[in-house]
Amino acid sequence: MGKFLTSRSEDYSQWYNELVVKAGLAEQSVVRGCMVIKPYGYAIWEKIQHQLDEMFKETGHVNAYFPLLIPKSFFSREADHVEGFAKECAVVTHYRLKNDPNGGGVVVDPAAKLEEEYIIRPTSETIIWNTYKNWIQSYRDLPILCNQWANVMRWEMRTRMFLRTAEFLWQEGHTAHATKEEALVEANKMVRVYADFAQNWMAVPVVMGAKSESERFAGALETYTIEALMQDGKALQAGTSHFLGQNFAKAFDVQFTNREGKLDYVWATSWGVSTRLMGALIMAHSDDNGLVLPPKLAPLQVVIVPIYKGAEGLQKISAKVQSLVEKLKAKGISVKYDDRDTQKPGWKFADYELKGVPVRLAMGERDLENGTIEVARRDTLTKETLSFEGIEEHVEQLLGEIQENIYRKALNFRNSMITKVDDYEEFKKLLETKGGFFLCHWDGSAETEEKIKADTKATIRCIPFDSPEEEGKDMVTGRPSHRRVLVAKAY
RNA sequence: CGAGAUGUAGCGCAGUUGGUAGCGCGCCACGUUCGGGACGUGGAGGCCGCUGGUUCAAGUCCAGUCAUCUCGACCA
Repeated sequence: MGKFLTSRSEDYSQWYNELVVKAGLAEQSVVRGCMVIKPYGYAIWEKIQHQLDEMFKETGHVNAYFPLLIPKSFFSREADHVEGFAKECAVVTHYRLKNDPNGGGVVVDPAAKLEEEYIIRPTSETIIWNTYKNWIQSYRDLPILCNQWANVMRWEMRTRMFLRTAEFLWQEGHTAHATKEEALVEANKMVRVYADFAQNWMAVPVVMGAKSESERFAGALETYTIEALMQDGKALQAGTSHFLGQNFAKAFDVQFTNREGKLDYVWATSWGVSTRLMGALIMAHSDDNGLVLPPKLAPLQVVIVPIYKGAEGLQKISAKVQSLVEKLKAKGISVKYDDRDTQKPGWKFADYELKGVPVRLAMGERDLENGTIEVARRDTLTKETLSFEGIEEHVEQLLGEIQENIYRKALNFRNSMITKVDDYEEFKKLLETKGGFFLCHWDGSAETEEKIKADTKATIRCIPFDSPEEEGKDMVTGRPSHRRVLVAKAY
């Protein structure tokens, strides 16, 4: 089998970049820090979008859209929020261009300077809360459960396709509630929706938990996260859900009359996942032959490749294959019969492997004679020749099996990369030699967290929801701890 | 913004002490091929990042400038 990619073990970053480009997912744009998501990459994103949308609607949410530009003054309202976001933003200062009096091009018209600058949204809390203020007067107006699919921009210093780009696509849910309890339930519910999606659709196992105070979202009282582990042993924060308390309501003066007839500030949550999920999908499953897509999210689940000599040969195969295409489509399976005569079978095999198509069927003259078809699965790279009759049943079942197998494989890997450690020196050593997730005792102080980060670049990814009560000693300070937290180097 | 590196064909790169602009992949045509990225022959494709300087002569030397990448600070 030919290798067209750098090996994962040689240089993980280079392998990742090559894969993204060669699989036709995305490429670097001429615009600094931005990428072009190509049709194949976007098709996967659409599948992700579609499924998440279903799940949001099942949990009572509706979609809306808010402006891209946010008045600068909005960012001064919430002190913590401005601390976290005001810095690396793109700013709109003018509204008109004019022809350059000295040359052929255009220049910014200095006369068109804006009175108040606009910020290109790095996230929409501020504009949304400014709007919600007008929507909410009474407890009868609550809850508000809106989601927005949008692009946002953060002027990141260093970028990586899908994982960190200056502009990225995401969804952001913003909810308003009458009580603290209800908001907490919402924030909890949504992180579980994300975990459900990651595991059952993306086939990526995740650890759910709460962020430590210093890792929290700017302006949040509580941040819940799902943390996935990539094949190079680094963690990836794949989704977050925030309990915002009354911070934004107070900053934007969103008050309502409650059941008792008293004025109160509303309780808020926000939650989001981004095109970073694509990065997670790529880095969780792919091998040296390319992408491996879970069938549930593969834009193309089955490809059929004819192997033939001459036009009559192709015609005979096409006639036979046509019925199979219909049967698979009738089962709701997305299938493509690739009868292009511009590429050879070997080339197509390699290309569909690179693109991660879960099942490949190959039909040649030999199969025509024997009444068989070759079935190859992407996850194991194995193939077998089976009877053509009833093959659609087998394919349908195989897709389910591949979905499960990919998850099981990722889960086994992830579990093998969780290490319980109690000694700081041992932790530092294993972090370098093995990597992955570490379960450690932590005294809960920001100083200890900071020291770990400064010493090793590893951070506390979360305090897992399912971490059992357990007495122990902080591995750095020796002070008492009541449960273990998840520590790792992260993207 | 600190430290380092790189800009030459669509992509990846070579180009020595200055002397006719090169290689691999890809692309186009024709032929043989077609069960794992085929092979042969021919062909197209260049402001050598940009500006200035030295020189008979600059991809090469000098100065400036712009851009990109890697490592920090920042991060879904």
